[in-house]
Amino acid sequence: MRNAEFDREKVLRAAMKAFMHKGYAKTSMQDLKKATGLHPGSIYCAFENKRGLLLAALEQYRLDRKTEFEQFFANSTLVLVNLKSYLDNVVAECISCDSAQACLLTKALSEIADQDSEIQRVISDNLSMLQQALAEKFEQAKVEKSISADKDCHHLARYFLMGIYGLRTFAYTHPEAKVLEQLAEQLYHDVSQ
Amino acid sequence: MRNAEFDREKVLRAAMKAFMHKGYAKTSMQDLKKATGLHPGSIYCAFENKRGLLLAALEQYRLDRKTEFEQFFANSTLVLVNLKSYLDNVVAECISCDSAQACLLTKALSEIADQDSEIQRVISDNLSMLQQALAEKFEQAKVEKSISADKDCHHLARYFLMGIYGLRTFAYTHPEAKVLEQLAEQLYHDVSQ
DNA sequence: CTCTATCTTGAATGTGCATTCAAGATATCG
DNA sequence: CGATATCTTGAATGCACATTCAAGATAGAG
Repeated sequence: MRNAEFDREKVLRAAMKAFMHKGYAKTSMQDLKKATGLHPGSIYCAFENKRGLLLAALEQYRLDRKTEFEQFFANSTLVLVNLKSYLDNVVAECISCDSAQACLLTKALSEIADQDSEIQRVISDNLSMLQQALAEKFEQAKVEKSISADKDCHHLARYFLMGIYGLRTFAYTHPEAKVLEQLAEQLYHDVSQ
Repeated sequence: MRNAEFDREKVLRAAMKAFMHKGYAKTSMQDLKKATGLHPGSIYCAFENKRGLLLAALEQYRLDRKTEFEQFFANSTLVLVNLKSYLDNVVAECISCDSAQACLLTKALSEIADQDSEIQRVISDNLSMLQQALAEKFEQAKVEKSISADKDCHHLARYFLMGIYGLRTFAYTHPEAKVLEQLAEQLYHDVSQ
């Protein structure tokens, strides 16, 4: 007889931001209330508890990143060129560092995966999907003759993803554009050569 | 008129392990008491507070890793060969994953650096020293004619370190020996070619 | 316009935590 | 062996937090 008033996606994106900024443990319900505009009771009603909110935020993150990823390849340019754009975007995120720009997945992974196997699985699946998507792009690059036919696309995808993880961690200590761009350049070179 | 009874290094290594395992926030004084064998009062007397214990543990970690690093190069083999051994050791650590084997530095970095600029600085300095040490090894490899003279050794060191960060994060989701070894192999190839 | 099912609100609850501190223990010195 | 400075102990303190819940508000049905 009455509908919820809040916009679920907006709430989840606000929660994401809060979790990325302070980490899961240090983000209090107070913080989440401020970030989402939802009172504790509403959060508990909609998401069961703080952990439930994180799980929902992780799922929204996955959807948002999937959309973002696909947009980078939604044109007729060579797939490798788009891949480089995608990588440049990661670097740009690292530089703009509110430090809230860290990847929610890796942040959550290092903080809580050890303690909570369900969250561990959700995050791992999430990252595996990205890896799979990358592998498909490399396959396409093979079809386009951008990379040689004897390459192992799954290996390339893993290496590329490893590079992105490393880039993000590196940016914590050296958020200088020039250095990060140089690293990204070499990473791109090493997967496309 | 009376000396402290505990072994400072042992206590710090126990604290390290605890912090690596659960993260800083989730490691309670209770946990630290269990891990170190020290009662709260003694911890506060020796290290001021929980944060002081982390800082002390970070310093001990730096010393331990420095020693470990130097041992890998304490022979007359070609420096690049030793570098590969060092990398293989990182992989081995990742595989043996108690999941307490994550690097204390990157774990602490992602958890608390944003919130505490002193700890941020300590960790950054710590990682910069490793980067510097790696750069010197690449310089030596140049002297040994293992790599070409026109390489930028600092860039190689940064790229190598980035790879190690990435490898460690990757291992959270894929702790399979074969995959990690393959990634390490390519990383080594890309910095030594 | 009324009634009711549902949503919103935020104060109250209980728990777990970092930190303190005073009493007890003990090594060292004279 | 006694005196004392220092260390050890762990219960007590107070605070911050996640979670609950009952009272208040409001949309929609009739």
